[in-house]
Amino acid sequence: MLRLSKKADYALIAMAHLALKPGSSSAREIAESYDIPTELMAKVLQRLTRRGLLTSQQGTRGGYQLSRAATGITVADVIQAIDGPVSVTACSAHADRCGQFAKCNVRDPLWRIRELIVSALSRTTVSELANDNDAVNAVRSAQLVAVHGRV
Amino acid sequence: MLRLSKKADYALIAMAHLALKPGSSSAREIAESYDIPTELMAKVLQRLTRRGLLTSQQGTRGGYQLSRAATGITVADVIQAIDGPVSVTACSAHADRCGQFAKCNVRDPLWRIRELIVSALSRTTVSELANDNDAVNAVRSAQLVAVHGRV
DNA sequence: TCATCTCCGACTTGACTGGTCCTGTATTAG
DNA sequence: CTAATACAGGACCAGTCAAGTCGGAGATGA
Ligand code: SF4
Ligand code: SF4
Repeated sequence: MLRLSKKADYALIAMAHLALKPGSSSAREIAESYDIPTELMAKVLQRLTRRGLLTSQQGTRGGYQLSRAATGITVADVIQAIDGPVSVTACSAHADRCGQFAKCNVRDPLWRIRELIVSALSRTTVSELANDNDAVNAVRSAQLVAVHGRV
Repeated sequence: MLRLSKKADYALIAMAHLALKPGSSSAREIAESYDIPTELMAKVLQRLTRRGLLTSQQGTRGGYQLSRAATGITVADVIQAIDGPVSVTACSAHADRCGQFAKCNVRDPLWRIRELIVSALSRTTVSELANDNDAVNAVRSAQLVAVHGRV
């Protein structure tokens, strides 16, 4: 199903949230804004911090904020920070994970498809996430029709 | 991690195999060619048949073959036949699967990314899978070095 | 000092996937 | 006719992994 993990989903929500609020926000604040389990959101933010996408401030007035400009952070960065490298096939990451790698006839083509997906994810920045959402909300009704029409 | 299921992987292998062999091949024959559990491969082929990508012939001389030209079947077709619709987020498929859908701020941008991925998968056909592999096999040694060097 | 907040690893649980097994049906070689 | 072969499809099991929880340590400001 090619689904991305819920944690990555939460991470993107948080990043988009922080992109719109220059001041720092606490884990609890973000979690409650979107009905996300507080503890889980905290853990996600921690991991994003460790990967260098966020900076944290401890203590009573603490919180998180983006470590760089939102335009410099891509969706791929966020996803990989949470879920690890994007591996479409079992062989992408560690070759020994698949018993077919010797006889496999689709290994390299699939590897190329992985590259396509990664580049697609790298093309969207966090800032676009936030702005895109704003634009969508502004003309929500019209947009929805157009989007669904494309299906 | 955006990984596709092993069954889908096997399905692609089988499709590529059948694309090179115009005559019908049995489930066992394909399974043994690539060290895939026979029963599992059989089930995958059955599902592909039910979705109309393959035609089956029962009996002693039976087997499977592509129902249309390999150039008319995309990787997206195969994956969706096995794993169901590509849903990057929980809300892609059934909107009620996610408690955040009301307040979510990345719903629509992510939906657009999903479209990008699907179109990437739809751009590669089964015939390209097979041919791509042929080319790779021809210059296998050189290719392998290049691929691993890029990692 | 002390309350409050973040940080971080360990843990539990529940869904899901890969894989197996078993029964039934169609086709054909002999 | 019969036996062997191959597809069809459901039930079932086990290992894995993600989602979510808990408890403690450390930092900070009042
Ligand atoms: S080697 Fe082939 S079968 Fe194994 S994970 Fe890679 S693409 Fe899939
Ligand atoms: S609504 Fe938002 S949080 Fe829920 S699955 Fe969709 S994108 Fe993710």
